[in-house]
Amino acid sequence: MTKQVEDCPIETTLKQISGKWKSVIIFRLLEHPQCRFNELQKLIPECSRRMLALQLKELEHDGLISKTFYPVVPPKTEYSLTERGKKLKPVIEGLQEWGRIN
Amino acid sequence: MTKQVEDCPIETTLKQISGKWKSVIIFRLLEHPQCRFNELQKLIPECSRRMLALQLKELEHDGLISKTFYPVVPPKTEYSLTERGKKLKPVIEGLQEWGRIN
DNA sequence: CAGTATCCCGGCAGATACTG
DNA sequence: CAGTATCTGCCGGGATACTG
Repeated sequence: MTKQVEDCPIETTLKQISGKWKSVIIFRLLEHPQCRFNELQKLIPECSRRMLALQLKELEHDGLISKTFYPVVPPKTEYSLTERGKKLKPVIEGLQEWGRIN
Repeated sequence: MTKQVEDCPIETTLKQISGKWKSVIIFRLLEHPQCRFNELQKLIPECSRRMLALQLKELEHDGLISKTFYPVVPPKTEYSLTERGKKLKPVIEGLQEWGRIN
C-alpha cells in the first residue's frame, strides 16, 4: 500500500514549487504582491499565456496563491500569495543564497 | 542579451534539484551517505535504472554528488553528496518543514 | 482583459536487450 | 554490478485562433 515516494514527502512538496514556471511566479509575487494576469506575463515574457494560466491554476489549487476576480468590464484579476505561499519566502531565499554561494 | 530568466537565478538553482528524481536522491543520500548504484535503486524503486543513471549524471555534473568508481570485479561504485550538496541540507529541511506544517 | 480550445510536434521517459 | 543502446509511445508545451 504505502509506497516509498509517499514516505519521502519532500518530493510532493517540491512538486508544488517546481513546475516549469512556478518558482519564477512565486518569486515575482514576492516582489510584486498584487499582480494582474498580463502584468505577470510581462514579468515573465518567456512563459506563454497558456502555461501561465496552467501554472497559476496549479499554484492556486495547491493553496500557494489566491486569485481575486473582479467581474467588471474589461475583466480584472489579481493574483497574490496566500499566507501559506508567503511562508515559502525563507526557503526560496535559502535556495537563492545556496545558488549564489557555490 | 540578458534575458529575464537569467535575472531570476532561483529558476536555475531550482532546476538543479527538481529533476524528476533529484530531490529524492539527495534526500536518500542525506540519510545514507554512501550508496552504491543498486542500493539507490532499492531505495527509490519507482525510478528506472535509466532515469537513475541520468539523474545521477546531472547531479554529478552540477557538483551536488560525487561518484567513486572502484575498478574491481564485479564493478563497484559509490555515490555521496559533495560539500556543496551537503549545504542543501537546511534548505531541504526547510522545505520539508514547510510541507509538514500546511 | 483574461483567459480557453484546438492542433501538433519534439523530446521525456518506460521497456527491453546488451556490455565491460 | 553498473551501467549503455535502441526503440517507441505519450504528453508537455508552443502557436494560433477564439470567447465572455
